Amino acid sequence: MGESRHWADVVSDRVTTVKKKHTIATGITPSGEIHIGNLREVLTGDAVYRALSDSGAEAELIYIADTLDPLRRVYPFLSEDYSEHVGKPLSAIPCPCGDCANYAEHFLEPFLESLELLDIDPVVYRAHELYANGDFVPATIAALLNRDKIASIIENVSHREIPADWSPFNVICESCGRITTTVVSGFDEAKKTVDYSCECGYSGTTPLEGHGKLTWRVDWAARWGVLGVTIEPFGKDHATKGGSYDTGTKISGEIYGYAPPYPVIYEWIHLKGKGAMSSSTGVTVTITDMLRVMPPDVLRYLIIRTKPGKHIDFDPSRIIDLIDDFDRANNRAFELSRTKTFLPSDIPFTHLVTAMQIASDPTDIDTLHEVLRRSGYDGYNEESVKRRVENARNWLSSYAPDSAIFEVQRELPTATKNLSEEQRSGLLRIASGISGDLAAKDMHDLVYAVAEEVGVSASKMFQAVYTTILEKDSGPRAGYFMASLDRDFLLNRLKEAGRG
RNA sequence: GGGCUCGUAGCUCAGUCAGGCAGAGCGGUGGGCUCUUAACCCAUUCGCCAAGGGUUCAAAUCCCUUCGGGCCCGCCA
Repeated sequence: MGESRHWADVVSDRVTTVKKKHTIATGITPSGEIHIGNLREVLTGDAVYRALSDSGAEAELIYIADTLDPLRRVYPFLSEDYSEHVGKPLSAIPCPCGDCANYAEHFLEPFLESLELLDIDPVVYRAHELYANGDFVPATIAALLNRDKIASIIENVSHREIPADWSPFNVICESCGRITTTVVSGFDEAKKTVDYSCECGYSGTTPLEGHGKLTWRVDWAARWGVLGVTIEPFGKDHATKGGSYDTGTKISGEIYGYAPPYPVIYEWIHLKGKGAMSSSTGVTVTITDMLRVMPPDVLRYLIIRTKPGKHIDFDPSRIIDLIDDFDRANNRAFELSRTKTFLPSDIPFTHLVTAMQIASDPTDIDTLHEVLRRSGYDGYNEESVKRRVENARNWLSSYAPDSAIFEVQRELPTATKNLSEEQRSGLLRIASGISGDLAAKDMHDLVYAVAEEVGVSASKMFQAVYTTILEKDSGPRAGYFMASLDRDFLLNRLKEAGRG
């Protein structure tokens, strides 16, 4: 058995045996908020990109925003006004917030910002710009000339029926602005124009350039040749037999004389207990949400550590474990996950989550420092802690399970009324046993010792401590926990509860 | 109906392409002063590799069949 290699390196090995220069293409339709399921596409590409670069190959990562795709319907997050825009290209629809250049940009901008944080730096293309520049004109003419051949490829490979008036080119109606309601009736190769009519009643002749796009299956194949794509990650929906990769392969080979890119097929990300993420079902966790609760490196790690072919079951309540896992990791996935801004953490995230909740004033970093100092952490990286405190706070307020949440009670919890005589006297003994510089571990041992002295089980004694301070039956490891509390507060509270 | 993918320790998964002694992390367990109670350190347990068959000197790995999970084939990644 050889060393286990990371999947991205395996892909890199494979493709570099053929050639050393590669363009990895990724792309997403910005029709709604871009979630971490979408992110897998780009991150998969980025992992391959880094693997290639590390191997000394020449690699380029590109990202194409499908801005010419039509708005399919009025999504739940849109106002009813958008019904008039259904069928128009995303780049030609007003922005929902009114501040962005158009609808597509509204979702694209935050996504591109996230990419920067994630240290992913692709060459970004927007489909409507590529088409407006005329980059796709030759490919469009070739497609129109080979209309029948393409139609039969699609029919044979995908077994779907192609309507008699089908055209590989979708025109944007100059009157109503829709791309889904037009029918091409002819074209002029020399003038580079098409004739069309629209359901809205309009008909006319328009230049190819900037007035439409190739249909998806043809567009994809054309894109490979136009942009020189050699590697492309795509979702399993396109990978199915007779799907768009199959037709694309045939179209690219027979019409454009270009070999299809090496495919990297990836699976969906599921949200624990809720199924696959999808903007249309509303089951989503956005990239922005994730970057609030974890460092970008960890978000990369979540996706990169798993082979593309396996679905990822993502459970936000266990992000705490994910982060600890990342901090302990020392493998290739970890290497591929680090960003420029990576900072190692000197304090386990789990402990930070505990310490934060102990700190009397979570908004004041000094109180946290005091807690950390009392629990034996000194000389850590300030910046790293600062960032993670932010993550921990957000995680606690959005995703943390109840078992991870506690609050040091300002007043004596009423539940202490139910403590037994033995528990009470135990609490008093603990209070008097705590003196001077008693170490955390000794405080912990003290609980056991006292339990024995007063004749209750250790379990009962611990519960008494937690009830007294947290009004819960369990909590962070008791001695260490008590040691990190303000000493006067602790002693007063123990005595108070002990006296009953 | 067609196709894909996964099934390996309690959990999350490497390892399967290129057959060569079954692995890691977490958890659990034990210890770290007489000690079940979320943070530290040390040690350690754990497997009919989903099932059956085949090929082979040799199979988690290749081939066939079965079972089970998750999907894709309506331009959702």
